[in-house]
Amino acid sequence: MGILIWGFPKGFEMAGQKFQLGYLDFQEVLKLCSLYVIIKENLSEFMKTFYITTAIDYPSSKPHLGHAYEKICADALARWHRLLGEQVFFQTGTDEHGTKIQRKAKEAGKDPQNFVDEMVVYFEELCKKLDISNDKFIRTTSKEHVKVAQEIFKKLHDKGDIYLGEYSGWYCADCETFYTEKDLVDGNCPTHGKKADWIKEESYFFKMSSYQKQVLEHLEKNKESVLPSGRRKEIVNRVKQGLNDLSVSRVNVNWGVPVPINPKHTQYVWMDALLNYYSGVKEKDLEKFWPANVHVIGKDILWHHTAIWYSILIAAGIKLPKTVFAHGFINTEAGDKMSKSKGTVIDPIEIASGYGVDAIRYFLLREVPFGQDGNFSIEALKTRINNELANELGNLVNRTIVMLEKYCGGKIPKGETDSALQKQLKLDKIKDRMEKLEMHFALAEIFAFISACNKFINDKAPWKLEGKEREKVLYSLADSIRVISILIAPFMPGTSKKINSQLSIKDGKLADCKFNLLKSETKVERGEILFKKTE
RNA sequence: AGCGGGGUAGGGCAGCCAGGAGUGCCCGUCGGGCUCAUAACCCGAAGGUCGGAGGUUCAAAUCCUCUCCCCGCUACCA
Repeated sequence: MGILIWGFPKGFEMAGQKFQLGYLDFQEVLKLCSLYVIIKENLSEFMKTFYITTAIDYPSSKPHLGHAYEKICADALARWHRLLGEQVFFQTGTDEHGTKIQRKAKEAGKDPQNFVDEMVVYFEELCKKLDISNDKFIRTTSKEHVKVAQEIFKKLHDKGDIYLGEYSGWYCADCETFYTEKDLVDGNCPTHGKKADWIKEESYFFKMSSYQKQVLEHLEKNKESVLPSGRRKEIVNRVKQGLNDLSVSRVNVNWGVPVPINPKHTQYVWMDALLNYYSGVKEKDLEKFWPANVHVIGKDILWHHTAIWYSILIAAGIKLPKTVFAHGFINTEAGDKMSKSKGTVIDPIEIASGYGVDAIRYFLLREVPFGQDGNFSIEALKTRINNELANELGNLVNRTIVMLEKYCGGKIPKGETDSALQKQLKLDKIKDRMEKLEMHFALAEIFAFISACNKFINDKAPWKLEGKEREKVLYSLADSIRVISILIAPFMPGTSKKINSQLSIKDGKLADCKFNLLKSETKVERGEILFKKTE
């Protein structure tokens, strides 16, 4: 019995298996069947999409460490999912409308568009500097976004979910801004010190109150809708207290998306900004990415990303994102909020230039449990660089490469990776941690393996060994470093590349985190030291 | 006031949701080993009444109640 293979005159090769033209014997049919399974599995991985976003930044002033942190976290997740072989779309960007921008531009003597055009450069620069692998940088002033924002506004209006009403509040004519009662200082405008007026103006309202039940239901039913879990409980409690209708347009703000049905109004910034997640993939070939898998946001804007965003989406008949992840804040060494007036604001660009991009990425991802607040200090950063990056990881790579050069002529020897060492890599745990978005733990687990490798060297003392015994130890190490390089790639992409180039290998996928895949005879070349110590 | 987070060795943390000998990590201190390596690496030791008081339990850092400190948030502002 056999199967005739058509269309491959010279036979073909797949996944390392060779098939000749002609009839296949039973063995070969079995091989083909197993290949089919492999292809099918990989295909489903390949078809899997993963859409991740950061919140879009408000470019009223230059980016600080908090902006950097959010992008780094989202980037690591995006890279991890690419490593899994999924189709990833990663979006970040800027939220460029609103009174504050309008005012800042006026102060700078610029028109708002020029002002944001200049400011946005800093944010794009930040992405580059930090090795952020975003597929798109969206700007809410882009035509594409404005179009979608208006479409949704109109859709909700036509449906009857947006109605014309009256908005009232404390208004300062000089600022052309509304203030809440607590913003006022003795009833005066905080910036001008002049008396604020209680005025009423026309405004469109979104019937958010109608969606309370559905929003609540979604939050309660879907355990992963908001993470970490504590945040979900928090938001459930708040939603239970009730949703009010939301003012979604302003007549006194002209720097915004014009309300399509009434150009006297502009859309309220959140009615504009939130829609970026959807508008970003509202073009051909990208629509498959909706709904988003994760919105990575700061804990301060969780309300907007659940109550408001969910209501809008439900009203518009659009699927809800799977997870909104609220990360914490980076505070000062003393645990206080960074503040401009106290001069405690950290410039991420400066830190990255001074200590290295991967060092700052590693520090933030490892030091701060994802979802909680964390403290930043140069001291703590240095400690981690010197100990974990230089001594443990950098030195492991260095001592291994040096031994390969010294004892094996700069080539990977033949051998098999020590089975006891293999067991020290807890790949399932790492995967599990990443799945749960516990990146700090995933990193700890990866570094536990790095430690195991260092211990392995001490225990085996390859400098005392000879011949095959020594080769086996060195092969084990090189092979392990190859795996380590893959695993750290999402967190420290630059370092991973450096290691790979020393081993003369290509970037791997997570599927390559198996042992004994390193080919012997591969040339090994000592490169620059991965992490220099800082005093 | 309400809601939330935190109080664990000299310092910094994890562990708590799904209870099981104070279990772990980093820095620091002390002692030892190694010499391939970025004066790196490995092993060991000292050091804690897990903020306090009750309770549930065979068993509590972990669950419940009360209490004392510290820090945020209170939205329709960006």
